[in-house]
Amino acid sequence: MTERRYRIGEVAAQAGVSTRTLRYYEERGLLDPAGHSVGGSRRYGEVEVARVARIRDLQAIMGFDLEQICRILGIEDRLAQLKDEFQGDPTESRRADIVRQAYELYGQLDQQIRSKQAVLADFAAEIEGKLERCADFAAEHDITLPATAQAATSS
Amino acid sequence: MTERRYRIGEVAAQAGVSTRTLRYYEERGLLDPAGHSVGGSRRYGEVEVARVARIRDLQAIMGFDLEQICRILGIEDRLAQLKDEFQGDPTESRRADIVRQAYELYGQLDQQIRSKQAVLADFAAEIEGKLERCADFAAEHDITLPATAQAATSS
DNA sequence: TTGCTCCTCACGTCACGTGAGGTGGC
DNA sequence: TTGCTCCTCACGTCACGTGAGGTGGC
Repeated sequence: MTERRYRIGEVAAQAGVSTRTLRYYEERGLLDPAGHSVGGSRRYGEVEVARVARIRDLQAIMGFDLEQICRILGIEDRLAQLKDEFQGDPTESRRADIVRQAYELYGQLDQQIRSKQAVLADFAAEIEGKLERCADFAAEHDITLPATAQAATSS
Repeated sequence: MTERRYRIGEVAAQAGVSTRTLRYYEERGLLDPAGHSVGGSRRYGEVEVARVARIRDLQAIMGFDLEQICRILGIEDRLAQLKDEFQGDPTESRRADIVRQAYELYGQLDQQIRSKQAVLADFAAEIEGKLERCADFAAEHDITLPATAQAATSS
């Protein structure tokens, strides 16, 4: 039972990116195909598909550039390797180092997420205030407003 | 009592952007200085300072490109003009149009903010899960972890 | 008059988009 | 064999960064 392989177009479609983007990630050292066909076209596995999604999250949600993402993935890769099996890294201190690095990384990410959530909440309050003021203005001046998605949410 | 004027460097520092960025916004038609000195250097007022902050919010928080931001600011400008005074726009139907457009805009923004909040919440849960798994692994293998900002938050 | 800030080109960069021209695989 | 997908250049674009060389204002 060999693992299912995907062509670059399939991976791109799943992630909602272009094939050019996946080739660019490869060029920048963020994503290597699991293998190649005889003719030379790229073949990806589930691991790579998940990796693309992770890259997009770190880019779109957190706003990191590809170099920062490369460093983050490096730490996560070493952690995954450590968790999968104890092979490789020999010394106890080396092992502890990797776990500490990953713990610190996730702690930092968590802090940045919290601050993003705070900024978004402020922005949401601002926009909702403006929505209300629009509605007030419309009521005062006898303007009928269209139904918003807002209304659909509360139905 | 004339309004306080700011030089480009002051505005840039307040907004946390470069002077190049402000000149680029001008080039793209997003931000005009309130005036110029005799020698030709740009002078901005409070309105422009606020506008830069708004552009940055729409860029950094919502991820819009400058063309979308230009459209959003256009709607907001017309709405502000309408609210300040009833001068200008003559017909009632025109007035109603502007308010409806703004209401729809804010409704859309609100929806996009909500979906961003949902994605961020998912991502936060994922990262917090990883933090916990790191802590569990460390406990099992007698690895002492450093204090995180996490700890500082709960103190 | 001395600095710091401003000015306008203009080329560089990052993360891709978009053809051009050719080969691969069900 | 016919399409659709893949391949590698290579130039274009967006939102700026970064000097180069020169003028402005407290």
